[in-house]
Parts: sequence; C-alpha cells; structure tokens
Amino acid sequence: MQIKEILSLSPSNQSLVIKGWVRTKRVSANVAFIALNDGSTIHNIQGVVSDGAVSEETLKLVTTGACIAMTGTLIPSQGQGQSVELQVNSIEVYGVADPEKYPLQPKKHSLEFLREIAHLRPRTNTFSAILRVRHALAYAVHTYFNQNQFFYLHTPIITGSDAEGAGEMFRVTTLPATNPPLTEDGKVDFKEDFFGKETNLTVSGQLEGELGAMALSKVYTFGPTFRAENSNTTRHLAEFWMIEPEVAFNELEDNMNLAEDFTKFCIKYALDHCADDIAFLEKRLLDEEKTKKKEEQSELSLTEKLRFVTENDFERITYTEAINILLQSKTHKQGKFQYPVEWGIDLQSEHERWLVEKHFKKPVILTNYPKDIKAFYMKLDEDGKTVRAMDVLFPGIGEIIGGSQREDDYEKLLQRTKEVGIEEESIWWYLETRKFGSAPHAGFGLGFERLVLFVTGMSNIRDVIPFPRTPKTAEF
RNA sequence: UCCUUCUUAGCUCAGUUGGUUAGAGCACAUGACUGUUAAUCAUGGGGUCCCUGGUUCGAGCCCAGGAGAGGGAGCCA
Repeated sequence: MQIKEILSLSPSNQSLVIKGWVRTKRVSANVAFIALNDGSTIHNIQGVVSDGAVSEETLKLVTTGACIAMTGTLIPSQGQGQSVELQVNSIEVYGVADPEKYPLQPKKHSLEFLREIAHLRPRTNTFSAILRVRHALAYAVHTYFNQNQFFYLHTPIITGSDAEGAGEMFRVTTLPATNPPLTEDGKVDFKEDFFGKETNLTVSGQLEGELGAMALSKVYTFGPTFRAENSNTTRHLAEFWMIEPEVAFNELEDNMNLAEDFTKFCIKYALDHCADDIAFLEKRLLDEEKTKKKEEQSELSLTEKLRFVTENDFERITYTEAINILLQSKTHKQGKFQYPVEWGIDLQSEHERWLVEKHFKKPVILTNYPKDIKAFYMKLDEDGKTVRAMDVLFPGIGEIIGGSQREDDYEKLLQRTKEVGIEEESIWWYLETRKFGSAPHAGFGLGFERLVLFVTGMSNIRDVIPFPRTPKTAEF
C-alpha cells in the first residue's frame, strides 16, 4: 500500500508493510523516528522504532536515502505534525545509501546543485511535487480535449520538411560522421541516407495537425518538440513538449476562446487535484520571495495567482492597440524602455512584461500582428497589413501560447510561401489541403513546460522537466 | 550568440591592503539525551581555493587565456 493511502487510514491492529526511501532518521535514547516517503504524496509517514524492536545493525543501515520496508501497525501519533504513524515491528533494508557519499542531505539544497544530480532530485520534496503536478497537467490536457470531442493525432517526430520555420533543427541521419558520401559538387549526399533525403527532428506538429483537422475537424497533438537554437534562458529548452490543437471552421475569435478555456481548465484541474503539492510549492515560493527586494516581491501567493487566472477574463487587444497603449505609457514618455516603440516592431520582452505585469496585471491575448513579423501560414487580414495571429502572454513567463487562424486561400498561401522563400515542392502536400476542400481553420501551440512553470511557481524551465536538454547539456 | 555576475570542505557561503598552519553554519562520524518533526547538546574527521600560464621574495586574493554555472537579452513555446 502506498503512503498516500495509508495516511488516510484509521489506526488498527492490522499489520502493514510500507516501502519507501528514508528522508530522515532521528534517534533518542529509547526511540527512533524514521520519516519515509514513497513519492505517492508530499507527506512522509513516520515510523516509530521503540527500543529493541529492530536490531541495532539494521537500524544503522537506515540512513537518509536508503530504501527500506517497514512492517508494523498504524497507531495514533503521540507527537504533533501527523495524526497517525507506524509502530514498527521489523525493517527490511532493500538498498543502503552511504551517508558519507549520498549527496542529498536533510537540508535545503540550491536548485542549481540539484540540476547537477538530476538522477536523484526527484527524491526531494520540491521535485516530487513538481513531477506530480506535471503529471496532473498532462492528464488534464488529454481530459480537456477528450471531453471536447478532439482526437489525439500523433504527428511525426522525424520530419522531412524544413518549412515549418519555427527554428533551427536537429538533423537525423544514419550516415557516418566522418567521410559521408558526397555528391558531385562536394555536399553530403542525402540520397544515400536512411530516408533517401535530409530529415530532422520536428520543431512543430502544426502542419501535420492541419492535415488532420481537414478530415477529423478537431484534433490536437501533444508530443516532444526539438529546437536546435542556441537559447540560454530560463524559458527555453532544446527538447520540450508542445500541445497543438487545430480546429476546422474555427476563426481567430474561436481560437482565443479555446486557448483561454483550455488553460483555465488545466490550471483549475491542478488546483483541484494537487492541493498538497501546490501548497508546498507555494511555501517554497514564499521563502524564495523573501530573499528578493520588496518591490520585486509578488503581491499574490501562488494559489491566489492561479485562482486569479482561472476566475478572470484574459485581456484581449490587438497589436495596434498595444502599441498605442505603450506609446501613451509613462514608462515610454520617460524614455524608460530600452527598445523603441513604434508600429511594425516585434514587441520586446520588456514591452510584453509591462503590458501583462504592470498595465493589465492579468493574462493578455495580443492579436493581429503585422504580417512581416509572423509566419507565412497565418491568414491575412482585410487591410493586407496584419495577420490573424494571437499570442497569449502570462505574467512572469511571457509568451505561453502562439497561434493563428491559418491562411485557407490557395493563391494567397502560395504567394506568401514565395515571399518568404519556401520551395513549393517541399510542402506540396500542405498546399494541397487548400486545393481540395479547403476550410477556415485555426490552432495554436502551447509550451507544456511553460504551463508547468506557471502552475508550480518555479522560475527556471530546467526545473519543471525531469531531464532538461539545453545547449551543452544532455546528461542523464 | 551577446551583455553581466560567479566558481574556496559533501552543501551554502565568509576570507581585510598580496603575508605564518584557509574559516563558519549545515551535513557526516562518535557520545549524551524518556516521543522526535530539517530534534537538541558536546567532541571529531574533512580542502587540487575550477584549470593553465604569468607577475611577485611571497597569490585563494593581481594579470592573461580557457572551462563550467547563474541572471538578463535575442530566437520562440
């Protein structure tokens, strides 16, 4: 039986076996206490070993990090801090952990240090809480889409198209790294490669998602995505998980409604199902905030922040309106933005943060960006200058969702591919959907880790995925 | 990739103007303690001061180069 279940039981004479990893052991003259955790919950169960119940040699092996099974009966706790505890009759040691060498100590560790021991960090309170919340959010994603008649579409991880334009790609090849076969003009001959052409890891399942939507109407993908960008920030990973719904007959407005409803559902799901873990993470965040300057401290606790998002409407404004608000802001008039503000610029982080964190103080959906700063597949507005794009910006995180209504007119789409220099032959299959039964449709991409970041209150994306992949780092 | 800060014990950090044998807290070990909550108290062990080279009578500290990490920016999700 797992500790989560045992902690909800009433004391009885029934003998129980509890297996887990030792967090701490406290020894007094006549009694020893063992805090045991098995990852099923943030809470430990306390084992009480009375004098003589377990041999001294065995008790000596019970150290922080060791894996043991305790057998005993559940009794009401005499101490404070827990209502029940296990009166231990015997202990079996599965795996010892040399306390001189085991790196996790019963004390606070820095997140940087824990990243270096990512193979052990799930055994800490913080990371086990994060991983449980991450699981709940993943489950919420599938639950939401299933409840709303979406079909889960598996888009390829190895892709032969290089037209997605979302970033640098990782090449997939079976050719030898030294002396690969060459063409006559000295380039690598990918005709000799496994697929007979150049292939890469996907940077987005969107294009294939659109193909699915043109048959199943409502689809979503949820899978790993790879970007070979040399990004070194707290919100980028080389390997991350992306959620991409794509819906036939949806226009930009519907797309916004879906994005808002979906994120609210997921956050609410985590609040409802991970109360203990979120409470722990809230306390952790509070301790962290105390080390910051007063003006940088958040006014809201983690739970308050999450409830605020689920209970309030997202602010929806166009790019043009956002530029006007920025131009009229004190910050701009006093020249306190580092980057200039004018219609046509791609908004900088400082502009987005100001809008979200200072001006509106809630999630903001920005729409109708200039076409020149957005992707080729976005539907052109009537004015011919802007496209039906939308970005959802979250406080502290920035862009969490990027999406659009897609261009469904064959000629206009072809025109745009030419303008941005994409070869027609490389995405003929994508263009054909606009030739045969084209339909208005829209979708977006949501970075799963950014959602986990927001819900857990963590600040570095490397701490919300079990094994982060970033430039120069692929250990574990 | 750019800017910036950092790298000293297992962890978190101090280390004065360049000067004898490099410190603290926690962790760990041993002992004490009648039920603890990251127990407490006492005692003890523990160092390639990131690496390479240089300046100097003398370098943890100054200089040059390199590596790694953090934060910010860009790219984006």
